[in-house]
Amino acid sequence: MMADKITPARVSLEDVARLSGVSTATVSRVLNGSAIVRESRKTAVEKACKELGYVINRAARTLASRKSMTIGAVVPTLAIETFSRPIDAFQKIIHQQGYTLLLANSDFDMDTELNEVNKLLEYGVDALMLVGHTHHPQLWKRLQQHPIPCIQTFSIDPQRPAVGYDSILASQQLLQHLLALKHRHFAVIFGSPPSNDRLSERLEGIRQGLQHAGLSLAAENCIENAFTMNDARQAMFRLLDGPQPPTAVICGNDLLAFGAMRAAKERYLRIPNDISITGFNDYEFAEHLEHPLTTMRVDLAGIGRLAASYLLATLNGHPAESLSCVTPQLIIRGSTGSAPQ
Amino acid sequence: MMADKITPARVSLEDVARLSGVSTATVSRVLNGSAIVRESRKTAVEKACKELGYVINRAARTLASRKSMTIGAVVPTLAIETFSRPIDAFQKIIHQQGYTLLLANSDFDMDTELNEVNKLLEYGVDALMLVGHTHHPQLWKRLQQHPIPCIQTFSIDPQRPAVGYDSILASQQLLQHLLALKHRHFAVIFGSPPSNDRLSERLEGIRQGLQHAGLSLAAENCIENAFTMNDARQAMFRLLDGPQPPTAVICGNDLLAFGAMRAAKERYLRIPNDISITGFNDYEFAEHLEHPLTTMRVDLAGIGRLAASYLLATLNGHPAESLSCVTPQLIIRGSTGSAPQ
DNA sequence: TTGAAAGCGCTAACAT
DNA sequence: ATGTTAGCGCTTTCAA
Repeated sequence: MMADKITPARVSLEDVARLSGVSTATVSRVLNGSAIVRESRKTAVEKACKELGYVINRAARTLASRKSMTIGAVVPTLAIETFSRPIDAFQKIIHQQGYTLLLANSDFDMDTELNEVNKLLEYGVDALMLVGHTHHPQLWKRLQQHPIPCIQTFSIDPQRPAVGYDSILASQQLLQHLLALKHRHFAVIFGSPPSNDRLSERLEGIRQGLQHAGLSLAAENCIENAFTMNDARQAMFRLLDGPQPPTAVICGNDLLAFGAMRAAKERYLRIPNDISITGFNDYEFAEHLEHPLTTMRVDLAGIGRLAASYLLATLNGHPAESLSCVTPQLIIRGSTGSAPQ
Repeated sequence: MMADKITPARVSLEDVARLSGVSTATVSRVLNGSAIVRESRKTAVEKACKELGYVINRAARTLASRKSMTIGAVVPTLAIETFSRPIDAFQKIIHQQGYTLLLANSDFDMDTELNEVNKLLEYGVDALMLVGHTHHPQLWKRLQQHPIPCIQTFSIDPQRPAVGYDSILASQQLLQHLLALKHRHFAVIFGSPPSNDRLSERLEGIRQGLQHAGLSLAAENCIENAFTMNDARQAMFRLLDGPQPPTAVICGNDLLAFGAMRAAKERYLRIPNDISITGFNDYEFAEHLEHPLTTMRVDLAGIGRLAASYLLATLNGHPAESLSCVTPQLIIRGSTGSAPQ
C-alpha cells in the first residue's frame, strides 16, 4: 500500500548543522563529545538532532575516522552452550563500551574461519575474537596487514594473546581420576573434526596419560563424530557392542556424557558400578542428572568476559595481560566410581 | 618489537586499478561481478588484487551504494537455547547470501531493544530481526524513517511480518492435557519480566483456560522470576511449602521444568504420581530425563531459518509470506500423569 | 571556540 | 566495454 512511497532522503549531519545554524564540524564535535563546544550551541545542535530524528551514518564515520566501533568474533557455532555463553558475555561487555558485535561462524572449519575473518576485516572491525589457537596459515599474515588486536579463546598460546586453559592438562586430570579408580578400559566420545585443537589436545592428553600408565586407547573406542546428545547415545551403543567394551567413557562435553549415560541406562548398566562416565564444562544441568556428572568445570562466561576485557584494554591503549588462564576444575560426582572387578 | 612500525597505508581500490592498468570503475565492476568486463582485464584485476592483498573497504562501499550487506538482530539473550539456536540458524542462512550478522541483546528490556535497534540503524543494516511483537512505542516510527524489512519472531502479529506461533494456544494445549488428567491445583514457574510478550500470553492463556474450567491460579503459585534451572528449583520448594501446593506445575521452558523436577525429587515426591510437571520447547535432553518431559515442541532453528528466508526474499524483491506459523506440538511423556486423589 | 574544505574509498551515472 | 567524475556523510586538519 505504502510500498511505492519514495524513500525520504535520510537526514544528514549537514541538515542538523543547517537547522542549528552551525557548521558540520561543530555538529560533529557535539556528537563526539569534544568538550570545546560552547554550551549554547551544543544545546542547539542536540535540539536539532532530536527534531530531525537524526541518526548518524556509521559507514561515513568509519570511512572518515578509520574506526568502526565494531568488534568481530568468529566461533565454530552458537548452537552449543560452549560458545553461546562466552559470546553472550563477550557481547555484553563490549556493548558497555559502545562497541557492536559482528558475528560469524566457522563451523569448525579453518578455511571458513579465514573467509569470515577476511569479511570482518572488510567491515573494518577494530578488534577480533577467535576460538582456539590453530588457524589457517594465512590468517596471521592477514592480521598483520590489518593490525588490530586479536584475542584467542579456549586455548593458551605462548605466541599470541589468549584466554583459556591447558586442554592437555584438563583431560589428564580427568583421566587420573579415572585411573585412580582402577579403570583400565577406556573409550572417548568426542564431537569435533580434527581442526578443533582443544579436542585434539584433550585426546592427546588422554593418549599420553594412558601410555604413561602402560595402557592405550583402542581405535574402535575413539569416537570423534558425535555432536548431539543422540549421536553420543548411538556411539555408546556401538562402544558397548564393540570388541573392547570400556568401563570408563570420557566425553567431549556434558551433553554428550548425558547421551552416553542414557545409552548405558537403556542397556541396564549401573552407573557408576558397571560403567563410569565423565563430561566437560559443567553445564548447569550436570549436577542434577540422575547420576550427577563428574566433569571439568569451565568458566564459560568468564572466557568471554576476559576476552572482551583484553580487547577493550588494548583498544584503549592500556597494557593487558596477553595470557589469561581460566583453570578448569575437576568436579567429582556420582557418574564415576571404581572399576568393576 | 614491531609495535612501533608505522601502519602501512591500506591498499585501496585505486591501487588495484593502477597496478592492473584500468580505471577504478572497472575494478569495481570486477569486484561486484558485473558481467560486462572483458575477460583479460578481469583477470588482470584479480591478479592485482591478489598481489596487493587487497581487502575491500565496506564502509566506503556502504556509503556509496547505500547498502551494507549486513542484517541486524536483537534478541533478549544468547545464554539460553531458545535464542541461541534460532540465531545460529538465522546467521547461517544469511551468510550463504553474503550477509553478515550484527548482533545485539535486549536483556528482555524494551528500552534497551530500542537503543540497540537505533544503533543497528546507524550501522545501516539492510534488514532487521526482532523477538516478540511488543516493542517500544517509538520503534516502528524509527523503522518508518529507515524503511528496511523487519521480521518479528516467536510471535504472530496480524499487523506486521512475523514468524512464530500463538503462545496463548500453545499454553492452552498444555493446560488441556493437564486438565484432562483431572488436575485442579496449578502453579506456574516462568522466567521473564512482564515485557516478554510470549510469556505474558502464555500466562494469559493459562488464566483463561483455568477460568473456563472454573478454576484459577493463586497469586502465590505464579512465579515469574525464575531464569536458571536453580531458580526454578528454589521456586519449586517455595511452591511445595506454600499454602496451595500444586499437583501440576507448568514451566516456562524445559530447563526450568528440569529444575522443578529436581526439587520435587529432593522432596521425595513421585513424578508423575504425586506431581506433574511440563516444560516448553522440547530441548534435546527433554526426552532423556529420568522422567521424560511432557512439553511443547518448538522448531527453534526453523524460526531462525524462516525469519532469514523472509528477510532475504524481501531484500531480493521477491514476495514473501508475511506470516509464517511454526506450530508447536504437544509431546506427552512421563512427567505428567493423573492428578493424585 | 568555530568554520572551511579536503579527503576517507568506494559506486553509479554519464559519456564515450 | 570502459573511463571520468561527482558524490555518499562524516571527521579532521588548518586557519581564523
